[in-house]
Amino acid sequence: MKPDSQPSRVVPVLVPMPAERPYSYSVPAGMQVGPGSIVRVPLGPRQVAGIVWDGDGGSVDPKKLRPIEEVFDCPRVTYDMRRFVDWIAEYTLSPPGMVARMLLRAPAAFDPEPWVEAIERTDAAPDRMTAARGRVLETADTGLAWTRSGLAHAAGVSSTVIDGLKAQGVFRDVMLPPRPVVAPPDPSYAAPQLMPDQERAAVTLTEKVSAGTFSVTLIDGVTGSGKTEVYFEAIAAALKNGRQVLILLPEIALTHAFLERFQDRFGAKPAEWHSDLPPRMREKVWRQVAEGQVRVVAGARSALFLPFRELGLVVVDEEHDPAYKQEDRVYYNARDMAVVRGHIGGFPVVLASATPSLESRVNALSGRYDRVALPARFAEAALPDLKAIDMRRAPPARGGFLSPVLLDETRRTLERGEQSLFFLNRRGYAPLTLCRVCGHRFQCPDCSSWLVEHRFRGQLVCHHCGHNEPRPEACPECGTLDHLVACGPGVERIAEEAVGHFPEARIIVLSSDMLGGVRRLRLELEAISKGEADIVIGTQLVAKGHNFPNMTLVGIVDADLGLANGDPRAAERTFQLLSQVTGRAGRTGKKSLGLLQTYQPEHPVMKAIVSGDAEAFYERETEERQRAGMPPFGRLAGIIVSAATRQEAESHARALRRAAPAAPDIQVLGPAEAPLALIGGRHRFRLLIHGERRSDIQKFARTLLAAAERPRGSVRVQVDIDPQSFL
DNA sequence: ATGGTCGGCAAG
DNA sequence: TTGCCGACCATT
Repeated sequence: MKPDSQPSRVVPVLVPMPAERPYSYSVPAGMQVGPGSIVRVPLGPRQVAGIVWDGDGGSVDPKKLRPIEEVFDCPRVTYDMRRFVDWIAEYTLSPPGMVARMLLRAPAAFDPEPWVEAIERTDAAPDRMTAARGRVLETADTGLAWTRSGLAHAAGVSSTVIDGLKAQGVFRDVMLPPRPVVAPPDPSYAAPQLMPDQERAAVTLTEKVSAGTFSVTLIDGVTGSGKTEVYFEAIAAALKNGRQVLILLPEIALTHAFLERFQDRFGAKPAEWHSDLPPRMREKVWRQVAEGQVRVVAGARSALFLPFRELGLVVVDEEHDPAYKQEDRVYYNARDMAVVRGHIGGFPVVLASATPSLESRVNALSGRYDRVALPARFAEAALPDLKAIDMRRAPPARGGFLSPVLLDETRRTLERGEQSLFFLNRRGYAPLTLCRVCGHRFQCPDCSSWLVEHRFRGQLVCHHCGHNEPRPEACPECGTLDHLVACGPGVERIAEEAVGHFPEARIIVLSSDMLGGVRRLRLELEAISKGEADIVIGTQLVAKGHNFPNMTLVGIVDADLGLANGDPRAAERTFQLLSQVTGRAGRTGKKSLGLLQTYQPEHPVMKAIVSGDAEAFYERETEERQRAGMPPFGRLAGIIVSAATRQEAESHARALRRAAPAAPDIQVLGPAEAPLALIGGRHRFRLLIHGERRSDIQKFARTLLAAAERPRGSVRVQVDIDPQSFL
């Protein structure tokens, strides 16, 4: 008899809470569990789903042991996936249970999907024919089995007609297996005509897929060079080899347009995975991925934690996108974790971007990654003509922000019946409000950054923490009425200015805080594509995914925005963002124009954008970073403790210093302080400890965490990801 | 007295 | 992370 079947076996179970190690549970006699089994266990007063982990049950007070309640009828979490969880926990200094939690996010999926009640035709004929019955029978013959209401609907009759026929034995009940969420993709559905460069790139990738070993390849090609078609070929190869495929996209790029494009190539859509997938669908997708029915998933970063059983390729599109960084609970960069997943699973990973991150480019140049470049000569005609507007020479009218040069071009574009885009990466009306009498500036009480006026909502809003208050009439400091002034532009204010210049034009403002949420946004985007707007004024979110076929002018309202915030990645980020936004124009081959309003036309970023010479920019930026020891070369890794308020952050800093007097500098960083952006985009107060090497930081972090009691509550401890040496 | 909110704590 | 408990405060 194997030890497995002894009556009171004890196994480790990873439960979804911040415990450092798996908990031990006893296995009731006769219960079949092994590493990877998903089980229901009692945890304190509640029942949770956990994963049976590797190793033995450890030593716990036998009196504490409680039995596993149930083993779900569900494929086991694979060995690779378990190693992946352990690896991420170790690397990010997160409790493994919290990593496991990311994988257990679809509770209802642990039970098999129920079969569907349906009816099918028998040989019997109805006693008498009616028009309605005729339609039902005719419709029914076009398929094998139907749901009662589905058939009624398709035949255009009430479901009582069906009931009548069923009573006569014309239909009988059957149970159908659950419907697949998507049809299987066909790798040879519509093999594309590739240009020679694309062909070469595609061959390189498909060879890597066929080799079936770990590799990382960066596909680097300007907007419109056909990267997507190329990696689709890699996907086709993986599918032919019987492997599943994951395409990671920044959430916002997961558009209808992308899914359609996939469908055009493979004859079916990929399964989608993102945060606002309806719960029902979430569960179906999770289950069908686990069972191998779903072959391709296009998903946001959390899709990395889907229980693939035969994953053979991960594609990370727009690999440079900062949205790949998860910044709560477990901090990770999905791009890097995708590489780790490939390493563990022994399969290729493809990183794609028109504007690669510096670290991926460095990894490619150093030979750690492979690189495939698409020079995209054939698409050059479609690239917009790009010019910088020197705002010192062509300043806007007093009180305005749009240069006459941009306004002129807009007028011309309107006259041609084409669309213009004004891009400004700032929500709201004005980023700062002050009192003209006493100079009072409106600040967030919680995080001391300026409050942004949202005129449409009549509020002052903190963009860091979400604090908001109604916009007062009088200054809270000196009490003077009607002397508050808005300083600087946001998209709402640009819209106001545009309306003043072009009262006849149809103007749409797009920003993430738009009333009506994602649905409304989707509708607006569609309306724009259909030509129902003349001028679009938008933030970040116009940069991604969507194609506006008639958009021939892109005006960057403030190209310098984001350059001066002290972030070591500022130039890189600005370059990436501006490339993407200007790439929105000219997708149709029509002559198009991109204008950058800037006060520093000599800045390397502006020069790179205008000349199209990305390589020179990257080279320069790389050298500069290396010289300064900035990421991805130097002092990047650190422990971060983030807190909601400054006081809180300060008190944690004191506690940590007390606990570990040998600690290197612990800085408290607020929203305004520069190096924050090293870690990510969403600013809260953080404590940062710099180090030269990740491993040192990690070792130090452990000592610190052991010495101090682990900060609780609103506080998180994490190590940022050193983008170079994580394997 | 009653009810609501909040901080601390334990969970196998 | 979640749920529970006891402490504390404010109101019925």
